[in-house]
Amino acid sequence: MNKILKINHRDREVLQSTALMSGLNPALQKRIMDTIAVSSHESRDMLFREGTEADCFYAVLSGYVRLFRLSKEGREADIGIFGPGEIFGECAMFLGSTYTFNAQAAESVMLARFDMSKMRLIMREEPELAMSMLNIMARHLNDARENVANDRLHTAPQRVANYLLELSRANGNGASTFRLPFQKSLLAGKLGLAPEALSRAFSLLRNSGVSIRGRMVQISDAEALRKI
Amino acid sequence: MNKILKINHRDREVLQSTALMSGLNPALQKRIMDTIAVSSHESRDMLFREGTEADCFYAVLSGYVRLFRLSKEGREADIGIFGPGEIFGECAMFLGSTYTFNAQAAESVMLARFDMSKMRLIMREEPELAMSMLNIMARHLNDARENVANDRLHTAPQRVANYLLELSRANGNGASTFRLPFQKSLLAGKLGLAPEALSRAFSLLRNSGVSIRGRMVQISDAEALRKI
DNA sequence: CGTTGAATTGATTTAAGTCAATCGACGTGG
DNA sequence: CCACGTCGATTGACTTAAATCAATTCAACG
Repeated sequence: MNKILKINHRDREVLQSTALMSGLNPALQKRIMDTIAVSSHESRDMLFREGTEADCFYAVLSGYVRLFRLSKEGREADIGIFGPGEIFGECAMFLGSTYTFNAQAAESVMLARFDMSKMRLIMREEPELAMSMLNIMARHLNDARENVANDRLHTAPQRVANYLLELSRANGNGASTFRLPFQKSLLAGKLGLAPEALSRAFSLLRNSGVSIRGRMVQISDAEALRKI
Repeated sequence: MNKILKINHRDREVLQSTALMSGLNPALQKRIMDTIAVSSHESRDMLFREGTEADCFYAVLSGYVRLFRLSKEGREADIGIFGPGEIFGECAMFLGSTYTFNAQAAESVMLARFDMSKMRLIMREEPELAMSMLNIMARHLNDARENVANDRLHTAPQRVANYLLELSRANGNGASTFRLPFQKSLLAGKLGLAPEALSRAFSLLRNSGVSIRGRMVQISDAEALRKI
């Protein structure tokens, strides 16, 4: 429920690993660190809403955050999921300071909050910081476009297979057994699927050597997955 | 066919209207102008391919360019359409200098080419330029995310209706009659539809006061369109 | 005037959403 | 310790949106 907290050692580590901070010189890192507020939120708390004024952006310290758009009829579409070490909400800083999507805690989360006006000031003096922001936005842009392409080119089972392969690559260079980082319903949203469709995709992938128990995934034949 | 041309007065005007140049001071504008090469390309010419090394990005001076992803089976998905005054290919500059999508001339086009390494140098000295790049990428990011949301929340007729309303707003504050800026098949791709689906959507929208003859569109009841 | 590529229309297939029922895990309280 | 209730996941039956395939029609341009 939006408790304001002091920044601890573990948080510092996560923060320094972000694309925002990791490239910066120590003095600049410190300067930015001093502007940060840390807060914790419960699952389903709204972090910001589309159309409202944006005065800060965030880094995720722990948990997962969901960025989504609401349709007039009340249906929701996820645009991105952000986990530990990731930045979100930054792009409103360059779009007239209005959020264009909703952000919600998908589980209990800890966040670091960056004040946009302070960041703007620092950015004017420190080209390094602008570079970091450019890097973050380029990644986000690429992710979003990959998403469009994925939606338009691949079926549900293909999208799921791709995601599993990505995960297995991320988890130690092609680990054949790993854990889904979050709930299946959230994953469904991320992949643009109804939860039922994700479920069916999983059960279809069983025929290609994927076994799933709860959140644990085991891949016995990565090659088979690749050519779903 | 990639003719190299001298930059003329008309091109200069378009260039200065881009989000890249318009915010910059005249001296900086001039400095950048001096690095630019202008080229012309025929319809269907490939401008760059995904996976290849990126050494420059572009501004469109005239015509339209299509950014797309190719699937293994050879199907294509459009990720964005860029017209006069728009920038594309810039994001590869911050992603390891590799293009992640394909770009193709959708008709005959004139382009201004920006050398990435030169731009990087200038950017280091001129925070204004970094700001421009941040603005461009923020818009592109937002566009891409809007795209995802649109695809996931709206049916074909809704997407087409939205697009027409957008166009009518862009063309002189809600003009009820205007011209589609490019071919219908290209529009279909932009909206993530097969050309047949676009055609059907158009004919369905006739019932809501939209009349289409060739590329000319007339909207008689914008309100009806909004609540398709 | 004829040729070429784009757009439309119709028939069919397919992927995925929706609705509904059930199952399972987990945590709470009796 | 067990019964219950909640929430997420699964499964099945059905509906729907849109892709695909095929056949014309239409428009632009040489």
